Amino acid sequence: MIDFLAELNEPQHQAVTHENGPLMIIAGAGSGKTRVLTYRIAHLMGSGVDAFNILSLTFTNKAAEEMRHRIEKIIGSEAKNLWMGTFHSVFAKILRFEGFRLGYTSNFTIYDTDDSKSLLKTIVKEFNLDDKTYKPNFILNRISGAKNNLISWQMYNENPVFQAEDISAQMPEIGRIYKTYAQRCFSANAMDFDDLLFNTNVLFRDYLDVLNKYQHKFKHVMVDEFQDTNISQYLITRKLSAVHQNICVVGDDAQSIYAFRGANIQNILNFKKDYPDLKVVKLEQNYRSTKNIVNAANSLIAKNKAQLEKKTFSDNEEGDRIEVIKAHSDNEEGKIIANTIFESKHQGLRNQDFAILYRTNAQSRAFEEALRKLNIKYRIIGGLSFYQRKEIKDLLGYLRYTVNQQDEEAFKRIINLPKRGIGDSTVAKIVVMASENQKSVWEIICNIKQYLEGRAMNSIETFTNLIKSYIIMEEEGKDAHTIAMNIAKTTGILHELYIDKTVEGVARHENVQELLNSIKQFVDNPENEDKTLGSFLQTVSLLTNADQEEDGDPDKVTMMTIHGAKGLEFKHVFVVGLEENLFPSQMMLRSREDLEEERRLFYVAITRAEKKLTLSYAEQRYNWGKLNFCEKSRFIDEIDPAYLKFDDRGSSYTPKGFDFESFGRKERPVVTAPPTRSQAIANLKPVSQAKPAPVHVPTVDFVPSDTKNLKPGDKVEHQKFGFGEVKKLDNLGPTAKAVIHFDSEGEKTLLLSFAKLRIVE
DNA sequence: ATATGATGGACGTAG
DNA sequence: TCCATCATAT
Repeated sequence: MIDFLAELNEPQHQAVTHENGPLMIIAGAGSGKTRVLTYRIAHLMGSGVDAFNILSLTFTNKAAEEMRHRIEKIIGSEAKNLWMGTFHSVFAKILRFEGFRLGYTSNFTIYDTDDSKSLLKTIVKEFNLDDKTYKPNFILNRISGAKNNLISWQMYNENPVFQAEDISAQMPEIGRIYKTYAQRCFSANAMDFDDLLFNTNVLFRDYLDVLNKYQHKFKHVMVDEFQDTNISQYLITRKLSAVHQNICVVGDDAQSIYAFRGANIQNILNFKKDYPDLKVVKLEQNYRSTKNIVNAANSLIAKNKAQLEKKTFSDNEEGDRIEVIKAHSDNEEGKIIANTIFESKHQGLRNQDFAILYRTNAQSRAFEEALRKLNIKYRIIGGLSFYQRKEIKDLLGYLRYTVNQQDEEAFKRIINLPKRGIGDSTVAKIVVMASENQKSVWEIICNIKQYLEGRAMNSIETFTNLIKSYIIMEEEGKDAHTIAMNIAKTTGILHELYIDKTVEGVARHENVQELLNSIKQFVDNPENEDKTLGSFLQTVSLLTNADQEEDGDPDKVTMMTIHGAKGLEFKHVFVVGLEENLFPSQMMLRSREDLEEERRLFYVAITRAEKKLTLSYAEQRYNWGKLNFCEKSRFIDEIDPAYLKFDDRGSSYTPKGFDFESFGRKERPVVTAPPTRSQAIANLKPVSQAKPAPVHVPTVDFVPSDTKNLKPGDKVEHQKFGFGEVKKLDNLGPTAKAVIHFDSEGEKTLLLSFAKLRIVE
């Protein structure tokens, strides 16, 4: 079984076969890191280490699953017993077992960022502080930063340095907010993302028997993407490996891009100090990219001061030079790149060989539009994920509350959803009652008639009875899917979306169905032993962006932020939006360290490419409806020009394969010099054969028609949206709705009792 | 209690 | 541009 070692180069071989004692693998981009990690685990198991004695921490759950399958192929089904996953998911699992020592039950809730922010908002309101000064985002970052450095609310409030910082930021009350926030989370039996790591540290600090148990369990600890761990994570691994000293960290200081969430590059730079017998292996040969790409990346990263010494090189072919495209506007950048992909498909490349990488999620829009126009399939990783959609969070809110009635964020979300006549004032009264009587909200609403009266009381009883019926199902041991299906039906969530025939309503209904399907899959998956709601929720709340489900068609262009592209590779990569102030991002640039992190981010982007790399920037970009003029990013100039090829197609470029007639319709005006000849030709519209369309002029004295007898096919004029055609009508009567396709605005659903419509002819 | 339209402010990466 | 919040009407 050792024959897989034959394919390895010398340093890879060393890394794989090093069995005992601390090991640091400095793995340059494309150096076969995943293969080394996989083989190393396989090798350890081959030499007699039991799978359940190995802990391997990865950056995404997907990466863990892939690695597990690869090891399974080499070693066999024994690989199922490996402990693998992200820091958050592995230690959430441990806290489910051990958290009772800290006062949590095994089905504690995990608060996501939205829950945390909403809780902070409530606290700011309760303290009567100005919510324009005390922004939840800022406070959360502050608290998160503290937790990642293992600073509890007690320590925070005792330390005058933090107070001073908060006072100079005009927010002296942050310490008090931190305290209340922590206490509220605790009484809600909830942990936020940072608590999962913070509490693991507390657990290992205060319960030596627990620490001891896991120290002996995990004879080997491995950490991937070590450059992106924070202090809290680092200390966990250090404690766990203190007995056996078998810690293996893999990382690349040149790819450290998560300082903003507490990652500490010093972890990797100073690792040697903590482990004097450390063995260091450097993987410097890049098997992924062409010589040109590797050399270009090296010339860029050389500008950074803070780094470990390493020389990455490639023995691959020379490859094309890196193309730099100057586009006129953000939309044109989209067009040019979509068209380049369109044309390259004839050269044997498929959609899945392309990736478009950008600095911020908001930049995806122009590319989506352009790709859609050319019928090129794409997928977007990140952005607003499935689990952040309102309808999904609503149903999940019910699931959460069924599992944990102390979960106040879930309570607030679902108490009046679907609308059951329990308004804000009633909820406020309940919350006051709860704190006055030192009881939980759940205890109050279970006996609501003892505490309050009014017309909402019956609705509240109906609500508690619903929840109680779900709790009973949960206690009877029904699986997650059975309960979720029951909830979706009996609450009326499904029905409400079913009768909503607007475009959005149908999409939401489908989303809820999809959530139910995924719960079904979770329950049916033989690898999941625990099929309870609680188990499902834990899994779901720790999904990473990269864990998004695929719809079965892999042949799609991938679009994502550079952060999301970590660890991935594509034949042809486009790095877009290379404009000063966007990338490097304006607000990042407060110190040299910040600039260096942005530069590493660019380095990561470049090194995703195997064969071809294209960089682009736009001279004009719209931001929140405002036009900005942009300059080329300094990062382009930092690459040795010997590896670059400039292409100033700019606005004179006329891509093939475009339907300009339909493309030009919703296009934004380009504020610039008169169009060039070729552009003017491209923009010419064919002379229409039909009679000229009527012109819509928005007026104040618009006289609407009676729309009682409106029927599909009618042509109408709307005061604001202009001319359109009625597509569909439903719910005749006072709530009658019409789906109308407007010439300039596209499809809209209007409530007929409000819409000001004139029937044309 | 709820539905609608007007207004004003955001500005970023992720578990 | 898009979203959350507020004021107003039902």
